[in-house]
Amino acid sequence: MFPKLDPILHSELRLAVVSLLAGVESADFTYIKKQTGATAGNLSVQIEKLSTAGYITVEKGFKGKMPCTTCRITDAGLEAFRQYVAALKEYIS
Amino acid sequence: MFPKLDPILHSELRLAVVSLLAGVESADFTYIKKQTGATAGNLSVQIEKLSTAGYITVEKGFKGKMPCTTCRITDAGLEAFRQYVAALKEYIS
DNA sequence: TAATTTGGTTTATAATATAAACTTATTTAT
DNA sequence: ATAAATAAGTTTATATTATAAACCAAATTA
Repeated sequence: MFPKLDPILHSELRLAVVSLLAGVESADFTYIKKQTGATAGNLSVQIEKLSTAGYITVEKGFKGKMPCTTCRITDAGLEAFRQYVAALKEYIS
Repeated sequence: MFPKLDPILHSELRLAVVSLLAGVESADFTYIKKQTGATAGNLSVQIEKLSTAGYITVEKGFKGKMPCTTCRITDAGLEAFRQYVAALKEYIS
């Protein structure tokens, strides 16, 4: 009746990050930070978790001389997000 | 952009309980336990939290000689649920 | 060259979720 | 009548999480 909710996605900040990444080709750390209003520390930890789960890829490079971390959602991440949304609908409808 | 999600409701089991109660006049502990598949301990704790938050009322009585705990959603609980669902939609749409 | 800002990471702490253990009373079996 | 099993929970302990605070290195500005 109430399907299990993926604990990786059932987190306010991680859900926001994945939701954001689902709509764009890629986004860098600073942009995600601004859009979500998260602190850098929290965001760093949650991005690491999403990456470990295989839901996003993280690429460290430079924009000019400044370090720049670029995130992208993976196919697995998109699929997990899709399933999470479907499961959630059982709860809220 | 990403509204804050009510932490009382952003919990798998509490959300299931409130979702269930939103659709019925009342439900007792045992019934909720069966429908959600939760352990009694976990359910007891989460029901207490929902009650403390004013989202549900808890009435202890007897059904025959057996103790029976009956739960009901409050107006505040319904409103919080409604708002939570609205906020969530910003994340998943 | 000193102070500040940028772009993060690591570490510590507080809150949460969850299950395991326990309690009290009832019902069923012997 | 008494022992064992079940019902209906609660309390307590533990493991996981979320979050912020502290930190670091490099670049920019004063």
